[in-house]
Amino acid sequence: MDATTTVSHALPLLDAIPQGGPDQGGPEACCPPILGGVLTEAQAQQAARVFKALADPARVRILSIIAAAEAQESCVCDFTDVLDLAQPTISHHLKVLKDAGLLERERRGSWAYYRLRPETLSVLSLALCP
Amino acid sequence: MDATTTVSHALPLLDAIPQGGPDQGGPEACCPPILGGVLTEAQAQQAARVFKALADPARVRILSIIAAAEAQESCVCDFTDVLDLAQPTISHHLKVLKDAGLLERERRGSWAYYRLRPETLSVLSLALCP
DNA sequence: TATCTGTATCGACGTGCATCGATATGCATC
DNA sequence: GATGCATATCGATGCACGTCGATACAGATA
Repeated sequence: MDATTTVSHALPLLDAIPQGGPDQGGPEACCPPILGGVLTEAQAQQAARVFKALADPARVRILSIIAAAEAQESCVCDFTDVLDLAQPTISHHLKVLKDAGLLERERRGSWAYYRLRPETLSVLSLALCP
Repeated sequence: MDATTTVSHALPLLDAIPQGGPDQGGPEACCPPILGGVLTEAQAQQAARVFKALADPARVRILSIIAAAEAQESCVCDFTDVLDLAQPTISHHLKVLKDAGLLERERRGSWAYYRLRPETLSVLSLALCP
């Protein structure tokens, strides 16, 4: 909803965290964000928002299911079998993951296919590198 | 509480996630866990437990404060100034982080010093590597 | 247009969690 | 032992969130 910066394709974490200012520059710099300096309240809030999306077993499994799919994508019906949750609940979890920038959605016909967003996962991964 | 395996120094995530079975073996293997296969319910629960510990702005800031400290450790009083939360609340957050395996505690006199546990952070970081 | 299927939204319910004041514990000093 | 300080635990409160049934929406087919 809020376009704080000009970049950030619905990737709040990217501008939430000081992950590579002009003083960084290294292409393979491994340890930018959370452990790279005291975060402000706002930065911590946006980082926590992404982690909150991961803070549910169903959502973690959803990510693993997509990653394990050979086409790197899954439709909603693929989750209902494994997760034994009601369809509205799964749809809710998918929305949470999408809003956090962890998933992207593509409609093909009546089906909705979800894919991982590797950029967000990379940022998160780097954010925790000690 | 539950000693599921014989290893795991209070690091639930380590045995929560299939992060390097005998078929892995690479010393710099980058992408083992969450995105390396469909997680079971139990694995997802333990992974989500660690992410839940990170799903609060105050706790994220606590980690960043410790990481930014020159001695790589901070006592409780260091947080009370920055976070403007009551002391019991901060103590609660520290307990959550410690129980998740993200922090370790050492008492020196009347003070309690908290340090990061890089092992857990590494496992988490690798767990998200796409 | 009517109908069917897959997916998303709505509204409500119950649980979990962040927060804080009051209080307890641990440690040092007197 | 008594006092003082730093930290941890307890109990209560208010809000956020996971869950699901009912329902709405979107796309395909006839």
